[in-house]
Amino acid sequence: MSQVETHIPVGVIERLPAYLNVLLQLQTNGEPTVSSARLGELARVNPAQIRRDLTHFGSFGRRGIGYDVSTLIERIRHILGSDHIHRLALVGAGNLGSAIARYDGLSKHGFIVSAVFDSDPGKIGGRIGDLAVLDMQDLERVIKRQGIAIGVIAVPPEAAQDVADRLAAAGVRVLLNYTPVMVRVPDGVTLHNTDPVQELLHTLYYLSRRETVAPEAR
Amino acid sequence: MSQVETHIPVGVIERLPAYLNVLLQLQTNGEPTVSSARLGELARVNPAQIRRDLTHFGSFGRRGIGYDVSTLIERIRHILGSDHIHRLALVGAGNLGSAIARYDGLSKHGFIVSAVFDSDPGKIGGRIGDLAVLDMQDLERVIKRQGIAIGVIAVPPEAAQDVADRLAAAGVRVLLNYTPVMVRVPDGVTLHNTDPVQELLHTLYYLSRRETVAPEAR
DNA sequence: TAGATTGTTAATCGATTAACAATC
DNA sequence: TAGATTGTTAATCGATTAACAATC
Repeated sequence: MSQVETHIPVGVIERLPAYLNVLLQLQTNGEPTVSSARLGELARVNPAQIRRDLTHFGSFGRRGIGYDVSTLIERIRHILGSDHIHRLALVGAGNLGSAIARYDGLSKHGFIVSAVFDSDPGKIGGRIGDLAVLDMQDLERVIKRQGIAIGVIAVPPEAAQDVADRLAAAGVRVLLNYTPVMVRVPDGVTLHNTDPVQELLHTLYYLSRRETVAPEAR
Repeated sequence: MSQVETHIPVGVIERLPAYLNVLLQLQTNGEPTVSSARLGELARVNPAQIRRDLTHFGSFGRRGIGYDVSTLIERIRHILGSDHIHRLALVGAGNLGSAIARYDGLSKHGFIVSAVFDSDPGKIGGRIGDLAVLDMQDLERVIKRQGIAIGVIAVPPEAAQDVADRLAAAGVRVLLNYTPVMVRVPDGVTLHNTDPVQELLHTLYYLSRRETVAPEAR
């Protein structure tokens, strides 16, 4: 019965943001409740799996009725930790960095780009939106002062490992790496790699094989 | 024995680009061969799994020796289909679109951004790198004429489904969706979603839980 | 030959799904 | 009460890993 477990499968955690995403849409549409069947249809996940996933954290539904949309949103936000604000440090003020800094989807989930760094003197002192681009030299100081726990690496590949090292040393606990480099991080730091090209490559496989139906992404 | 199978697990396909990535680094370093043990260390994958993965496509190694780096690169490229050139259509010439269009990691794997579209009259006719930004109205015509099979959606969320529909109708077979919207695509079209915020959200989970070691991403 | 390392089988492990009693 | 839908068990399915004979 609804006891919170210690170890939760990674797959479960990866699906929660997808559920949240769909739930937020339902909330916008003014739907008060949702069944696992409907939620599964929208998120393209088996309904049984949704129910199973949720039981890892408790029991949030009502038999015969379904799930209260707002309550489930709150619960998932609480589980993920997106029920409070998180400051982000963005390293690299190039095209990608700018795109991330300006992306307004972040604020909806409590993410605030709190500092942007670059090592290019031509960029330092400039602005991205209403943030000043700071000198890489100040990285450790600013991150510690602001208590930033999340770092985004959007620099050229050759600088990636060094940036990762410095972010981790400065106390950042979660790293999002947008370079193709397999950076090493110390224990206790969570690394997530997002290389658009690697994603293109694996998708490419299905291009030459007509029979295969698209395996759906998270 | 080394017979090519019909169905290959998705996980296998997702790991191939990671192997390729490491192999290319090894090649740059001038290493002629690599063992599954070393490859596994670099790609953070169990060596047995690498060998198992590869047997889905044949047997490419030499017992006692390991894998010839160049040969394995060729093989994986052939499997993925990245041994020839692929033209990309990029829809959305905003920050993200610009970042993708200018990303030089694409060409290394044979990807060429062949056309950029936007619906904003202020952007149409402008340039991103050496590409002219085209009017969305010309999307179908240009894609058909150029035989483009891959589309990248980098538009505001509200336009995502419409863009996906039009790309698919124009004959695009692989879609990379950078919006948080769960777009629907017809059978035979492979969809890959990459929402940076969803990735941040799931990574966030590990931020509040000190014990957990980072589960490695592809 | 001895040492290394693959290809492949078999064992393990974990995740997904179907089924259904509980209950709204 | 009848219908709907959850929470949860048990069955299935598939993926990972260990082990080892084959072989370079």
